[in-house]
This record gives sequence, structure tokens and C-alpha cells, in this order.
Amino acid sequence: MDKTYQPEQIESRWYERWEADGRFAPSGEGTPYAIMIPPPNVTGSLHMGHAFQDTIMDTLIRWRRMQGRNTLWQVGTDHAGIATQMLVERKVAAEEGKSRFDLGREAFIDKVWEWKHESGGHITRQLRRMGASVDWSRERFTMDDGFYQAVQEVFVRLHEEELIYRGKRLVNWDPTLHTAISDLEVENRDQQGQFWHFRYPLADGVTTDTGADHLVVATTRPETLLGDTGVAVNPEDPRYASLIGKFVTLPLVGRRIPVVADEHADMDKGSGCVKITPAHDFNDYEVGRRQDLPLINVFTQDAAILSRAEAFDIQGRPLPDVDPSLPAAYAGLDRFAAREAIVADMQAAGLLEKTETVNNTLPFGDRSGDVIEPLLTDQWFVAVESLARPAIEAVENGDIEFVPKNYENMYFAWMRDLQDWCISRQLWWGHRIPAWYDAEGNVYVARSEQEAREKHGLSADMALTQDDDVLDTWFSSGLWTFGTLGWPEPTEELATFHPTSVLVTGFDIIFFWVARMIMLTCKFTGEVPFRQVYVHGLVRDGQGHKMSKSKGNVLDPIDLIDGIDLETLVEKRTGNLMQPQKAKAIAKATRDEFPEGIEPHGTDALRFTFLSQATTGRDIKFDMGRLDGYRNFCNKLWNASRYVLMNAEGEDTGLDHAPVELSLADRWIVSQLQQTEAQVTRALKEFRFDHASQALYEFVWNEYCDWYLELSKPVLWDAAQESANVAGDRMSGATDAASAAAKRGTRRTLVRVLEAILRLAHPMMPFISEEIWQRVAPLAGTCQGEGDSIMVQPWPVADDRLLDEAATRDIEWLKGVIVAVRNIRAEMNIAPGKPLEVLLTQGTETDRARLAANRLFLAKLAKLERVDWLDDPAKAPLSATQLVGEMEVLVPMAGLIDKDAELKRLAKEIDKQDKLIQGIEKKLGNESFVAKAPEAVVQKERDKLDDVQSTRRVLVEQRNKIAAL
RNA sequence: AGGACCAUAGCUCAGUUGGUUAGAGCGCCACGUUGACAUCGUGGAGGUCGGCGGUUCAAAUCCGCCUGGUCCUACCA
Repeated sequence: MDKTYQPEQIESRWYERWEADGRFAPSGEGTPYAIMIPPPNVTGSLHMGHAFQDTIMDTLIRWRRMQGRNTLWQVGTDHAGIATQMLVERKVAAEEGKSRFDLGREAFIDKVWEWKHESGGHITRQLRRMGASVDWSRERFTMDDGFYQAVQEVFVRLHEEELIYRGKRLVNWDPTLHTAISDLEVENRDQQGQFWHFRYPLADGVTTDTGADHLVVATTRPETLLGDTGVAVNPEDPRYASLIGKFVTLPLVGRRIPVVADEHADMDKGSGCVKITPAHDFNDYEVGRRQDLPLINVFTQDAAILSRAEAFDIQGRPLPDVDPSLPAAYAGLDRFAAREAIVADMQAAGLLEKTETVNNTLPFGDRSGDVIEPLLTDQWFVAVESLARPAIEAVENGDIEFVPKNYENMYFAWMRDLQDWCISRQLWWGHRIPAWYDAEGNVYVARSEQEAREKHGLSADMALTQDDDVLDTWFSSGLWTFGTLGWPEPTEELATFHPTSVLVTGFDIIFFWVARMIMLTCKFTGEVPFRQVYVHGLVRDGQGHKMSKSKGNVLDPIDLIDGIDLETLVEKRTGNLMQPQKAKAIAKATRDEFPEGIEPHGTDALRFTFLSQATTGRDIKFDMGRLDGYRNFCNKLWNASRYVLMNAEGEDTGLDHAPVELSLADRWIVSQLQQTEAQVTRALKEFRFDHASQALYEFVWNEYCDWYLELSKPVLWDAAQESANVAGDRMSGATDAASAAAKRGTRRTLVRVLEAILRLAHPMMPFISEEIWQRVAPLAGTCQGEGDSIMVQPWPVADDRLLDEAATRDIEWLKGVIVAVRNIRAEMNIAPGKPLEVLLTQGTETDRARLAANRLFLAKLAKLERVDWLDDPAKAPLSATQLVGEMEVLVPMAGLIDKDAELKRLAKEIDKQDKLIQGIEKKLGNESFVAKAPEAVVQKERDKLDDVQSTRRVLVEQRNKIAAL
């Protein structure tokens, strides 16, 4: 093995090997365990969020696989309607200077498929680099043939049940992308805006109670004035009671519009009068419905002003009686230009009362960045009410459990206030809506054109045209858990793996995806899609900022794995910026943060970092320091393994039946291992990946490496003779045979514990664990020969019979003595390598027995040349002292110890004890504590006080003795 | 406006049902090239657990209020 851990050399080969050996497919045996990967965008690339999420899923899957479960990790990608279409449109524009309209629908879609074939492998390659053990043989795509069938089926059935309907509704319209988008795709951003107060003249000579001939309405959107069909006042508002039912004349247009009474008008805001534009505002739409006002649309699909308005009733039927004329001056003006023109004209007409600056929130399309316009358009909707009910119940009654639990509230809050879901998108890339129209505009919904004709008895020569729209991407991804398993066919996979076990996802798509999956899955399979939802936070940068290209703080997981030099990193972060002026600042920040670029860390270290940071219910501030730390941890494991192999390969590791004797240390580390196995298993069960990784880390580094490997050295390297030299009394019966049995026992333990560590580590660190296991397992007798893999070894199960409390206490004692000596060395500035003589006094029988059994360990680890019992404490030479329980560890000072330093050290120790004593005495002095606290708690405090007091007594004696010198 | 979550060492975070001498990693200081590892070892410094109040014999932990931060939902005529 190389002296240092070099991940790039081992990671490349193992993944290919596993995949080639078919290790990722379900075993077909054991209780099923399934996870469906949240399908990433097919043309996307793997970001930190994916890497994090995939690490968690892979850890779960590898763990369950080792437990013998029949595991399926379903992989696939999403066609991602808008995102992909935009990407390809930009590409075509850049490369061919053509728009999608230049190409036409079919040719454009061909281009998208082409792009998919070209770049769709990118993210799947990256997934492989992360070590994700997904079943590639079942890879799916949300627009493959099977999904096409599932989507048609769901749409048609919902339509048959009248849960899908079509209508002219006000929807969020993206004027750039020319499509409807859902509420969820709208991002509200605070802006500073203008607030214009307009006068609307009262018609027919009417005046207000105060004698004014007009009403004042305020708006941030003057251009919608053209579509006003009423002015609302609050029915309770005495100021305007007499005007209800009267009319105002809409300025600039001249339309007579009524004053209506509606609770929407807030008496305390502005003048208390509100202009009502049902075709351009969601609230006004509702007012229009209540007050039976016409809807007058004044915008084109680009959000420019129409030359003639379009009037409808609330059902979307045209209203031929409404005068559609608009002032010619505005025709064709963009909404923002129209706004300026209208304000200017109102001012010129003396109808602008005042202008204020206000903070308001504007809706932006999260894809286009354009201001979203509520627009009256024909769209398809899912009536969600009846679907939501079972979906809510599934969570209420525990069929689906959110981890952490508080996300259930978020889910309920949203589900109980659902609006019908607008599922049509005016895009080309996606599942085309299975609806056909005849010449009269009658609509026929069916699985195919042919079925439409059969179903409705339409003649073969009757012209039918399919709906141009496609479905919202989330409509198809909502079928992910069962669509991937072959639905609507009643497949074996569906029977085996559905409902799936757990969904791992970010809270940001609970509404987009999780809620819709639950609704659609309950509806069509009668089952929940998954039993548990593990919700994780967002991966942020080290300062807690969201990673984004425009901030220039994006980290690419692959760069953390392979490393990247500074110049390449700067180039990556500053290239292709939307705002190129930011490049300089980004470059500087990058150079400051990564002066040397980023070193390679390997996949295992990155995964371990994610897991250690995967704490519940909070976002992750990605910590480069921890990444370094866990890379070092891999190196530690690597080198510990080198040590084990050096001492065990070609040696007797107790595989045959020769006698084996386990030392105290052997029994102790085996006992500790059981606890670690139990801890890691429990943590994984509870989704506490941070605890799981920490338990492993601590065991490997702080117990196995720091102590056990050190304790193994005297056994393996030092002859019995040598220990006898150190011994004050005789080593008894240290025969060659006994020594051989002891060595065998230690080698066997070294190897077996390491082998178990590797299995325990494998779900978290698949590569390094496999690499080392291949060498170690044969020595432990757990390898079935060439071609075997750690992936399919049994998960370690703690065996309580191997817990050894006596050994643990003995080792704690030994550690205590060793640390005491080291402490004296460090504080007294005694060279670490200088052999010392140590005296022990005030020991119990147990202490004496422990010393007798552990002389060699003590001598080696504390670098002692002599250890002796001092029978009469009064005769102790002047020494530096440490206490281990009641026992005193003395390092005689002669020629070694600095008097002042020792006094200082003792003073510090005494002070510490004093503070403790104070605290405990205060507690015990409190009568109600003694009276009311459980007896055990009180007794514990008393014992503690005794301990601390006697420690203090010894320290004070010691101090006095030295001070008297 | 309503709601959620967070606030513990310089930094990133643990802390199970209230009882611990409040922990880890990184960073910091001192010493150290002992035959697995300097991507290391040994020892150490560093916290009135955001603030105030309450419940309790006992609060980092439970309750209330406040401050600061993140986010979601709604509204903003």
C-alpha cells in the first residue's frame, strides 16, 4: 500500500467493477427497500445539493443492502420542460441564429432530443463519481415511452372523472416565455415602486357627501386602468354609501363603470375606493366574480396594449355588447411604456392627485426573470380538492411520516389551502396534452387520436387537431414512484417495491413535487408513494449564503473530489456571467478564499463531510475545514490499515485452531466495537447521519488508532523478556507458547476489528472501505475469494455478549495513568522521550492487580523505565503528582522538575477543585434539594464531593511539601 | 401580517425523556522526525449555552417575552 491515501487511484476502478458485476440491481431476496432518486434535469449538472442528497440516499441503500434487504435505488432524469427548452433555444440562437419559431415545432423538438442524447450523460457520469449505487439497468426518463403511456392514462382518467377541466382563467403569465406558470414558479421580490392616486370623475352629475365630483383611487399599475370595470367601496363605509350603484366615467377610455360595494375595499387604506380590473389582478378577479363585473383584457401575450380590448364574462364567454375600443395612442405600447403614457395623460387631464413612493412586492418568473402578468387565457386545470383529502389523511394517520416532523405542518398548511393546479404550459418540450379539437372547437380527450375518434364516434375524415400545449413538468414527475415501476401495467416491480421506503428531498420542493406525488399516487395506486420523507436543508457556502452563479460562490462537487487549480476555478466562476461587471469582485473573493486553489480530497471524504453536516432541520454551511479533516480521516484509516497489514499479512491471524489468548486490550476494543456498531446502526435508522459518522470517526481515531494500535505494539514487538526488565516483580509463566497465543490473539483482533470497521464505514465511504477490505478480509476469513465485495457483506450487528465492562474499566485505568504521566511531562517540560521512573501509592488491591497485568503497556506507552509501588506514602520523595481515582502517580522530581512550575500546576489544579467543591456544597447545602431530589441524585453529589475533597487534600499536601523546600 | 426554524468555544456543529466537571472537528499555543500516519503525535488555552423573566430542589434543555438571523405563506387597490 502507498504511504499516503490517494483517492484518485482507488476510486476510479471500483465503481466500474461494481457496476460491471451487477452489484447495484436488487438482489431479489429479503424485505424490499426502495428509494426513488429525485430525477435531476436531464441536461443539468450535478451541484452540491445533488451530491449531498445522493450521498444520503447511497448511504441508506448500501446500509440496507448489507442488511440483506432487497434494495432498489431507482435512477432517472427529468425532461424539465421550461429549463430544457430555454437552454436549447439559447443554444440554437447562438449557433444558428434561429428562434424556435424559425425551426418549427417538430424540428425544434428534434433539436432538444439531440441535445438530450448529447449532454444527458453528463449528470449520470457525475452521479457515478459520487459512488451512487443506483440501478442503471432500470434508468428512466420522464418522457420515455413508458412515461408517455402513464401520463396519457392519468390525464384521461382524471378528465373522465371531471377532475381535469379546461377554462379561461386568470393565470400567472410569463410575457417573455409566453406561457402560463404555476404559483410556485413565481418568485416575489420586494421593489420600490410608485403609487399613483387618480381621480375618477363621477358620472351623471353625482357628487360625494363632501361635494367632490370624483372618487380617488390609487394604483401601482396605471396601465391596467384601461381594463377597469368597476370601483369598489366597502359596504360599511359611510362616506360612499350614497354612491353605491352610481357610476364613474373611466378616464381616458370614457367607459361608464359602476361603483360597487365589496368587502375587498379597505376603509382604512387610501381613500377607501379601489379600482377593479378583473382581467388583470387576482383579487379583482374575485371581486368581479362576486359583483358580476365583466372581464376586460387589454394586454397581448407580450403584455403590450391591445388596439381593441377583449371582454368576457366570468365563465370566459365573449361579451359582444361591451364596447372594446381603447385609445389608439396606447395600442402596441409595452406595459411599462403604457404606464408612463397613461400617467402623463392623467396628469395633463388634471386627474393625477398625487404620487407616492412605496415598497411593494412584484411577481417575477423564476425562469425568465420577467415580471409576471395575471392574464386571462385558456388553460387546463386539475381540480385538487378531492385529491388533496386523501393526501392529507395519509400524513395525518401516519402512513407517511416526515423527518423531521415539523415539515408536516408546512405540508398541511399548504394542502389545506390549495388552488386548482394549472397544468398546461404553452411550451413545445414536454408531454403534449392528449386532447383534440374539431373545426367547431369541440374538445375530445383520449389516449390517442384514434381512441378519440372511436370513443366519440367521429368519422375518419373529420379533421382533428391536437392541443398545442404541453403538461407542467411536475405532472409527469408526480407519477415518478409508480411510473418508473411499470404502471399502468400491474408489474411485479410495482408489487414488490411500491410503496417505496423513503423519499430524500429538499424542503424547497415539498410543494412542487412531494405534495403532488402524494396526491397522484394515492389516486392511481391506492397506496402512498413512500413511507417516510427525509427532508434535508440547502447546501450553502461557508458564510451561509446560497450558492449561485451570479454570486460566484458555487462549488462543484467534482472539483472538491479531484481538486482544481486557482486559475481554472476563477475562470469557471467568472465565465458566462449574466452580469459581467461582477467578474472582478468574484475573482478577488475566489483568490482570497482559495489562494492555492482546491486540493483533491476524494469522493469518500466529500461524502463523509456531507454526512457529518447532515443535521436535521437546518441548512448546511459547507465547511472546507471539515472536508480537509475528513480527508485526513481517510488517510488515518489508510495508515492504520497499513499497520495492521504489515503485522498480519503472512502471519498467523488465528484462522486455524491454534490456541488464542485475548489480551485485556483485545477484549476492550472488541467491547468498544460492539457499542460503536450499535450507535452507528441506531443513528442510520434515525437519519442522524451526523451521529453515525461521528461515532465511526471517534471509534476509529480515538480508540482503535490512538489506543488499541499502540497497545498492540508491545504484544507484537516486545519480547516477554523485555517486559520482565521493567517489572518490579517477576512476570510469571511468560512462555513462548503463551506469547504466541497472545500474538495470535492480538493479530486476530487487529484484523477482525478493522474488517468490521470497514463494513461499518462502507455505506458512508464506499471506495476506501472496499479497497482496504480486499486486503484485510482474507486475513479475517470473511472473504469468499476473488470477485467478492464488501458491498454484499453482512452489516455488523452488535453482540452484547462481547461487551466487557471489566476490560473497559481496566483500560480506563491504564489510560488514566498514562495520561497522568504525559501530563506531568508536558507541564514540567520533560522531554517526551526521556525514560522516567514512576512511583504509585495509595493503591487498592484492584490497582495493584491492574498494574501487575499491565506493566508492559504502561511502560511502553508512558515511556517508563521503572514503575514501583511505594508502600509507605510518608517516605515519598519529592515528586510531581497526579491522581487516578484515589491512587497517586508520583514522578520523583530529583534532577527533573522545576519547583515553580510544579507549584503553579498544583495551584491551578487546586483552584479547579475548589470551584467544584463550592458548586457541590452549595447544592448539598440547599435543604430542598436534599429533600426533593431523588436519593440517587443526592448520593451522587455526595460521592462526588468526597472524591473532589480527597483529591484536593492530596494536592494541598503536595503543594505544602514542595513549598517548604 | 401569520407561521416555521435557528442563536452553545475564534469558525462549523453535537448535546436523547431537565441532574454531565457543557463536548467534537477545524483554528490557536507549547513540545515532539519513537519502526501505520507531519493528511501525524502529546499536552494545553478558549464557553456567565443571544438577552430578560418564569416553572422547578435543579434549566443549554421546559414556558413566556425581547433581540438578532434564515426561510415560507399572505398582503400591499
